[in-house]
Amino acid sequence: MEQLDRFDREIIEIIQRNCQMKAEAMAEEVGLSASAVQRRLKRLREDGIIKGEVAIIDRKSSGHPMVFIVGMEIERDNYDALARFRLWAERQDHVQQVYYVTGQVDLIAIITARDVEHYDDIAAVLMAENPQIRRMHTNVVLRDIKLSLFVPMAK
Amino acid sequence: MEQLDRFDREIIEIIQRNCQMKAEAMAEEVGLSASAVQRRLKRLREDGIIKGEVAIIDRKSSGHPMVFIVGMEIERDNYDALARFRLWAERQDHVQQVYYVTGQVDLIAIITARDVEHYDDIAAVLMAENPQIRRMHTNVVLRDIKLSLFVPMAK
DNA sequence: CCTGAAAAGAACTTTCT
DNA sequence: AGAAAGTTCTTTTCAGG
Repeated sequence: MEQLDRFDREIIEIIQRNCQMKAEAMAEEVGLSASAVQRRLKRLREDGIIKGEVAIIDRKSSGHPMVFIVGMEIERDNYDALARFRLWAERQDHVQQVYYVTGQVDLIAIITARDVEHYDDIAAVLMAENPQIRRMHTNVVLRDIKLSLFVPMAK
Repeated sequence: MEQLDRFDREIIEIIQRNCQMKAEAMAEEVGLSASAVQRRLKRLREDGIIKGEVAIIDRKSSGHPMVFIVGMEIERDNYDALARFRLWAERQDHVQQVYYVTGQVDLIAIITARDVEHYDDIAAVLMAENPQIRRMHTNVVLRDIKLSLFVPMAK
């Protein structure tokens, strides 16, 4: 797993915006042949630099239009509280993102739900199945302002 | 834009996990022919139910390995503060996600950066260019526990 | 080792039933 | 909707920096 050159970095920025773009179109943008772009994409996938390629869907069409951002406090003396929560969260489709953070709370999660009652059910299950979680502070999302997982490439 | 049937919903769940999966493989999973799956994918894209298809990359390889979750308070008497912040955020590659929320803060943003100094620079520019932002509360992400934009499809 | 170009293979799109 | 023909894209191969 070596250094990424200018071409790799440009390809990574492009594919983070649209991973269905044809190799030939990318080739034109970065100044390589289509074969060279394909070879680099294959290597970036194998090396785990490209971790996955996914569709972003319209939440309103999904039947789970609501989003909640939840701060949680965990028991610090519980050594593997984090690892166990990770295993739990990984299996919950409603739990979109979880971050372990510094600050007032220990964990911040982004959770989708059908409606507020549904979120209340999810929160109850979360507390019941994760006794290491002491408290939850919920923010209701009223509107998405920006939504991506894009990461810029350092020059 | 009509109702989604069982096949559409299954296809949407699959493509949210892996949008490079071949139509034939999806067809086998859902119980349709490859042509039928392709036709449905085309329609889902045209109707905006599939909003985009993007690569998820390893942040550590990007040169912007750090993440900050930022709560912000805005001036409520400023009528179009939200709209103006949206336009600003849309242009900032470091600003990955922004949500307008209820609660202690008005906006929650997820921001990537090279390191803490870089984040400090970004925060300074944010405050300078968005006078409608009154205060920022920053959480440093120590570890990703789960990371996706997956939304489950209601049954 | 990595490129570009051409051949071979695979996938997608269109047409027809 | 499925199947087959037609088209486009990707993968492999090969010659050359």
